[in-house]
Amino acid sequence: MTKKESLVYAAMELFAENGFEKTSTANIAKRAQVSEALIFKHFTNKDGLLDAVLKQGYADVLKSNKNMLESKDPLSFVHRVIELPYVLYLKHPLFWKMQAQLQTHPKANHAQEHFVKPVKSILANSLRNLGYSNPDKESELILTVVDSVWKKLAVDDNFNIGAKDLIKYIQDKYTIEIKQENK
Amino acid sequence: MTKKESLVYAAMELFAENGFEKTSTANIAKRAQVSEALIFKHFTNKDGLLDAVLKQGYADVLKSNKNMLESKDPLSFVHRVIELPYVLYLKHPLFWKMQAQLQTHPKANHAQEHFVKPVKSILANSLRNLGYSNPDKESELILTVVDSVWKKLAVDDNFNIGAKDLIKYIQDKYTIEIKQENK
Amino acid sequence: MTKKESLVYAAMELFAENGFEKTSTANIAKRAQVSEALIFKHFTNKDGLLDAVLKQGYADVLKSNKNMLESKDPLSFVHRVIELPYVLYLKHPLFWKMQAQLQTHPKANHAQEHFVKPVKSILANSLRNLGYSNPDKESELILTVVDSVWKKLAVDDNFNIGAKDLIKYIQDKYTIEIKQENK
Amino acid sequence: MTKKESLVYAAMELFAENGFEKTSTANIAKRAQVSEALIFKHFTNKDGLLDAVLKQGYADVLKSNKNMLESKDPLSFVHRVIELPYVLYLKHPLFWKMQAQLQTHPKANHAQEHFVKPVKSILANSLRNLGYSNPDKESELILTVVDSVWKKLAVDDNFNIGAKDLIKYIQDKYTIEIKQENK
DNA sequence: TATGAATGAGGTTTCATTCAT
DNA sequence: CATGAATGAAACCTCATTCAT
Repeated sequence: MTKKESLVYAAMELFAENGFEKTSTANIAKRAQVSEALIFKHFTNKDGLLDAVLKQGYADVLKSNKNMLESKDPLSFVHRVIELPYVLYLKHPLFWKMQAQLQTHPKANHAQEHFVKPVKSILANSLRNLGYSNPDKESELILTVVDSVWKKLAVDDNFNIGAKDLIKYIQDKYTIEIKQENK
Repeated sequence: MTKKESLVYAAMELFAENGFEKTSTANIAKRAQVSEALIFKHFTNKDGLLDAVLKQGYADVLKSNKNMLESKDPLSFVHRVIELPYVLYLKHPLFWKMQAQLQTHPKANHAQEHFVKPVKSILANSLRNLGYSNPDKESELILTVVDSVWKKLAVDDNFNIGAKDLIKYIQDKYTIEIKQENK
Repeated sequence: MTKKESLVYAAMELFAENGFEKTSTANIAKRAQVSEALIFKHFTNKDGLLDAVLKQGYADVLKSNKNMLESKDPLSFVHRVIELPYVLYLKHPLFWKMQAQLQTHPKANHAQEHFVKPVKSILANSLRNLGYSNPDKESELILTVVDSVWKKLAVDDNFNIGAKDLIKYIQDKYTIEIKQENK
Repeated sequence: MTKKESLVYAAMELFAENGFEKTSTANIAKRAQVSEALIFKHFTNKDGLLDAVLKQGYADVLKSNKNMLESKDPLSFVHRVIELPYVLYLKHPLFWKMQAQLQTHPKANHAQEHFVKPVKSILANSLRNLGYSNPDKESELILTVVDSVWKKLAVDDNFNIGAKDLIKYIQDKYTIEIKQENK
């Protein structure tokens, strides 16, 4: 790992633990075992480092989750969407913890842009095919749940314990509901 | 309004706008039109001010929402819970924006404690009475949605537009679902 | 002397000795026997301190040199102008040394504005009355000399030795020249 | 142009624009389109680069102005001296702008040494031959004007406009004065 | 109660310089 | 000869907090 990468991952860890504001560049450099000045050589300023951390984080997440939403039938697509936050979180907990910390930072709230928005219309279509009379609202409801789940996972370690069961419960609920819609 | 109160509400505004870390005591004093030193006379330190702000916020919220969850039948209790975040947010948006900002601050995440936890078992009981086979999980699901809704309201102004409709949609969904459970 | 004033004069000394860029705020605070942070409380930033130093300097100079250019006849006005840099420098050497150091700083080159420009047209008029055929150019020449003299005084200690004689020589030269013009 | 030369001229430009202290080695390297490290290979340190810049500058100036003060009769020598700063400045404005910026830098103030001092005694002699009763002081006066002119040219673009006329005026003044001295 | 003056500790950033390649 | 990577020291500035009045 190059020193530049060390800095990115050290920053990701610390931003995840303590948030952006409470993490000093001195601390990041220390954790990366690198001089503080190197941060500014590579990333211009602290915000530039944040950009790099976010970019790296998204790249990592996307790399390991290509095609994860592909599925033949609409029902299994709905299932995929419901388990999405759980699956993503387990693979890159650090990145999502950081995202939760950065929730209000102007630069950071692109999780919505990257993961939620693109899914919204596809999900609505699937739900329409599955017979839902108000697929847009139903889609919005599901995504609200999804959005809540990864944030709770990131913030509350207790939530993790029952999270898998909850996901399963929601998936099953939709399986049943959909059967009834189609009757 | 006393100077002490001015400080509390000035702090609430600024914490809501910019978060705790990015708000300086100098700024709070300026907005309250009061000397910076007064913060420390009244609240010992910045954290003490935060305590006071939270206390005041909860007091305000509770004062205007007494008995808001009381209801005769289980179904209308479920409806009350679902609309809870919307109703609370509209009355005290500043406080909930601040809560969203403070999400990771150790002192602040008592919204759960104060509003969600006490509801959980009652909600589960209501759902049991309404014929749900897994009332605990269903309760958890509803509260997950509820938790997401107020945070989205606080953070995303676009969400506010359709929020009322979404709430209505969810309430209706449970009305129908419950009828079917009881058939 | 208040701490604020201490800072202004400490800064004036150090700017005079080493220039603006080579003087650190830490150093100024040390010389003023005051905390570095106080600079920023009182003057916002280093440039603000420079503003204050210049303002103070001009105030001091003007205070002790009111009406110094008043004179009944044109010839003695010319004499006053010629000796102006010498007289001013002797009273506030520090300020003029600082001005010499700041020559290229955008904020600082107001010596021209404050002392030279206002004199130019009056001097030209006096010279016209004294029979000069090209009073504007002659005025410009005299002011060029004047401008050079204070800068040399400020920068070169050797120049100080003969400066008084040089001033006298120039004054006498104009006395003679003017007699001839008027013949 | 070799990379070394690129560095020298890039530095001269930037020192002229912003002064020595406000010019960073990083900036110089960028303008020269060369690596920063090369500065230290070639010139040991930033001061070494300044030395090289000065040396180069003087060499350039001297090269294009050999024998410029040679003249058969004393009067035209006086004329040459008076126009010296104007002539020199027009050929190498960058170098003289830099000299003005460096006025207080210990290394830089050798313009006096190189150009003014050697002229002083010759000028005094010429003036003696021309009948001046106090040739040393008159020489000093002329050199004071000369010293002022190049600095004003370097610092104030407005001065440039009328500079040529002013020079002419001064030359003519001495022509007339000298005639009268010799009557 | 209320304030203006003051500060120590720490934050981000800049800079000249070194070194391995 | 030339560079990219790296750094220690120091620069300017911010901040929560203290204290005398």
